[in-house]
Amino acid sequence: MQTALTNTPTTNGFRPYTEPARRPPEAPALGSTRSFAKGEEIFIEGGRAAYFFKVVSGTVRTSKLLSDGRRQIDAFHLAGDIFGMESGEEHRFSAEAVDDAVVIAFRRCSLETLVASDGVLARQVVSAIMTSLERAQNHMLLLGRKSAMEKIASFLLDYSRRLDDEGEIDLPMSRMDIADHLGLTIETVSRSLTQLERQGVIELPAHRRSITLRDKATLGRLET
Amino acid sequence: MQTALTNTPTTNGFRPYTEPARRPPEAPALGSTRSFAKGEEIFIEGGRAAYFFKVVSGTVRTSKLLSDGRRQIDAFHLAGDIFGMESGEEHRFSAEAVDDAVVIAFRRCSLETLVASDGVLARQVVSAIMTSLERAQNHMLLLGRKSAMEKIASFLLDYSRRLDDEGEIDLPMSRMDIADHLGLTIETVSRSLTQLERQGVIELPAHRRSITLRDKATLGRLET
DNA sequence: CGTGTTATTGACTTCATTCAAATTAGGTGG
DNA sequence: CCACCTAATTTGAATGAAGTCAATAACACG
Repeated sequence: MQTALTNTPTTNGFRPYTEPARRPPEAPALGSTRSFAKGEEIFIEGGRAAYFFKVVSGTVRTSKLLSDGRRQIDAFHLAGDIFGMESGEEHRFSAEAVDDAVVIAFRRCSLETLVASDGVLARQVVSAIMTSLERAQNHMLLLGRKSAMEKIASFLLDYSRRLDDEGEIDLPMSRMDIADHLGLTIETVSRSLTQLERQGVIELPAHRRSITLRDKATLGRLET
Repeated sequence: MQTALTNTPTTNGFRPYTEPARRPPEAPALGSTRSFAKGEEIFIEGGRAAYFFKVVSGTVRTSKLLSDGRRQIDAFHLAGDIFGMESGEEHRFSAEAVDDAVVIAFRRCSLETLVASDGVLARQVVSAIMTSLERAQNHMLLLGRKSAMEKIASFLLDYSRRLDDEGEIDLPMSRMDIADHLGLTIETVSRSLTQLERQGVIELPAHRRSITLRDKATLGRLET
């Protein structure tokens, strides 16, 4: 298994970039690794945003709740993804481990400081924010304008693309998680998947946590 | 499909940003002001992202389309808002003037360059991206989990908050725009507004483009 | 005033939800 | 390994919220 710093070679970027060959020995803001068990809470909506995070392994969900318990999962974060950045002092989401997950926690600092710092991580973080924004914008189109089947097809293809697999997706999240991500109910998620299976577009092996995409072309047609 | 470059803004060449000899690096993109008539296109989805924009006056909508014409308006941009930032070379949205609008166009540069430039605009832009992200995240909760009436109530309160008015909102956009922003149909938008009026929560003056919020407390209760 | 556009209202339909029940998966301890 | 238990998922039937289709009504402006 690879470590999160695979593509973050030497410095963390919180100070002006100096000398790549020399690793700062004290490293005050270098992130610390933390592990979370399946279902465990990483931070909570409204809590103080002392850190932001980068996924090393496993899957993390970030979500918002309405007062009556309705939930919207804005994103699933996979290895390499950065989540939990805030412009204010508070987290505007909750984050939980979907399966056993390992993350690196970085001490949060203001956007101002970050942009000024001009380091590797600074650029990574700005780029991560932009990626989050792009995903969010695509997801708004999905949530606002796609049918249940289109949502499921989009989700499967998108997830497959992110995992860069060969059509064999391991889905660590429950139907409830998928439903709360796509703005559906678990029953509708289940029915849509069953229907895709009957049509031979996907395969649902015995243990329901993995899915094989048999016919991506048809899925692509269903996506819109 | 549409050809991307048909209506790109009119000034000359599109080469990637290279420092013109005379322009100091601190102010790489002092923008040029442009006016757009109601309904006019500012840029188009898939078009080359040569500029990003800041609203001076009026209202701009940014939207994405599905192949069959379904549309999602991700945001309305008011005076002071920045829109049209992209991490890639292409616009992933269309932008049009909702009413007569004046914007400043800034020559686009890469996020890398921007962060490195460490200027006032850089910080403004990063902050604007973060604001867009936060709005998008709230909007996902609305689109995925709120009822029609809750969507309308949220929209009215949010818009009122952004305009910082005293409950007298001027809505420059059509019912179609509102519907495409909230993931509804024009009929449902109309019915919801009528119902709120019957309940005495809002007032719809004769010319349907302004709304008076009579009872924000009740609206707040309807919001979730 | 007409005329085209936008908004409202009504009747009906539909897709997704809700409620309910059956089935399956996964863990625990014998 | 198996029996048992609980939680997750699937399936079925009925309902409902929002959509569609269609017909006014109200503006906007030459």
